[in-house]
Amino acid sequence: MQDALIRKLESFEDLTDGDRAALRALVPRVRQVPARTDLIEEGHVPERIHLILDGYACRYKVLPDGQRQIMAYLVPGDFCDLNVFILDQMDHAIGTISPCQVVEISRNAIEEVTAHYPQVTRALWWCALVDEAILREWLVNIGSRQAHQRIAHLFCELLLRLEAVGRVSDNSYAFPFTQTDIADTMGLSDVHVSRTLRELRRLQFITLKRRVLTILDVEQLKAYCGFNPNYLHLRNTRWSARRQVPWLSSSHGA
Amino acid sequence: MQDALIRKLESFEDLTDGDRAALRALVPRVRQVPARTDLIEEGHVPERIHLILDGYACRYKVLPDGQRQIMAYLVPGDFCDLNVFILDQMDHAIGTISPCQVVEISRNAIEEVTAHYPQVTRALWWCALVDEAILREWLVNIGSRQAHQRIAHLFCELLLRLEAVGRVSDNSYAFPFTQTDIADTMGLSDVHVSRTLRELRRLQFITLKRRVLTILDVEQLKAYCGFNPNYLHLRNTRWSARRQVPWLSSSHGA
DNA sequence: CGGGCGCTTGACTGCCTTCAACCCCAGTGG
DNA sequence: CCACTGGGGTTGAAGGCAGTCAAGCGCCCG
Repeated sequence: MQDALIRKLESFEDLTDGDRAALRALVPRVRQVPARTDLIEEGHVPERIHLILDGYACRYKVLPDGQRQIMAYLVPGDFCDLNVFILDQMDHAIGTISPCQVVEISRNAIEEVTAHYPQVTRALWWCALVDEAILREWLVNIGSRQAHQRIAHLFCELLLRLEAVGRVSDNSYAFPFTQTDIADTMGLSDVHVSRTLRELRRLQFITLKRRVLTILDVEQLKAYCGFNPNYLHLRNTRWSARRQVPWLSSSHGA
Repeated sequence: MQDALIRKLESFEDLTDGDRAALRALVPRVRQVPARTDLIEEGHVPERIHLILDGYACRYKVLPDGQRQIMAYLVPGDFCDLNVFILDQMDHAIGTISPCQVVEISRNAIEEVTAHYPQVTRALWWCALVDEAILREWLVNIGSRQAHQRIAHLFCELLLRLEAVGRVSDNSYAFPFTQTDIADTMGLSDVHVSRTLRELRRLQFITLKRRVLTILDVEQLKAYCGFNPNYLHLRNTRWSARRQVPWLSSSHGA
């Protein structure tokens, strides 16, 4: 259960037993945080690095007019603020969606590990780069896709990210987000999210009951929203990323 | 002219003469790239790191239906692919907007410098984190603001970023982007961009002639789109970021 | 001088928002 | 046991912001 981070890093590269032991030693005490609670506020200067062990959280900003924009979902194995070492203060807030298990890791502990385990350093850097790649894909999502595809794309992404940390079974995963959360993520109104979900259910793509999301036909849903997993840079999706190159130049065929 | 990178890094922290000399030594040969040319293609594995010395470029993806989404503007002093060290392949492309001076720096050269100049290492890391912060703000921009404010916000951001590398005079800067570029950036149609720009001109916020943008009243434009520069993490904007905290809790006043 | 690209304008359409009412259900307290 | 309450979700009607289509203009450049 606590090995979400290790599982995630191993979806990038192999770790030695020593690497794994070093990562486990990072976790001194686990803090239980209730749902709908800020872990870090905008303008704050965090002293320690926060890591989600279990539960869901999100990055968000609130505009002067009260509008909230969610910019990232944080799932088990995700860091909240690896940037602590450099930046002066948080330019956004982080809040929990569901109850979360969170650990706080001191700068020193991280520096200690990275100094002795280069594989781990690479893997942490990989985390930061994948976070950025996800951000870019979200920009594409909001900027270029319609509401239906936008939400379908989110469901596909969460499926893969949660699979990488062992939180998926039978194409189902916990989905504690409200429709208002989705709306604030996708730049839509909650009313429209409701209608869109109804449509996705009607098309037999998903079921969403009691905060559990089930994707009924993964390949069909991916095709529906044009999902290309290459931006997640997972080992087991690299081949499929290459396989998908042809459809970029599909006009050549036939 | 070639010191865009150094000027930019110094907007984050002071560099010693040694730091500056090491950075200048990084630049072996400058390549001139015409406008509207790909520097790096999606799926490619770049061997060297690309740095923009002069001109404008952008990160973008093209969806299967031909829709292009621009995810970042690269201005003098910006790196294209600091991630070379980690990721397997590019998940997006980078193309020039205007003619560009570009240098390619080998992995070894960067590793050499970062090994000996810790300040430089910090500064490069800062670059990566600011790029990510800009991406988050763009997500807010597309997700939460209307067309007018979106475009105004872009103009404000470019003003500050270009100021940091000495490319602004009298609140004017080079603006080689077409309206179609802006449209693909903002998730709008080019027709609507045209109408929006007309409105921004009518409101006396900007003039845009012969590819030169002039902001007529910076403070008014910032207020119009709710621009908060804290996400750029520039030294000389930190105070103003703190000054702006009050409007987050403006409901307390009066 | 022709051609093409970038830009503009008008008319029409449509995706999505807003407003408002209502339902369902879990938690709470009398 | 049941009334109360509030958050989350659903539905309908009306309207607006922005997209699409199409035509035309101005200008650079071969």
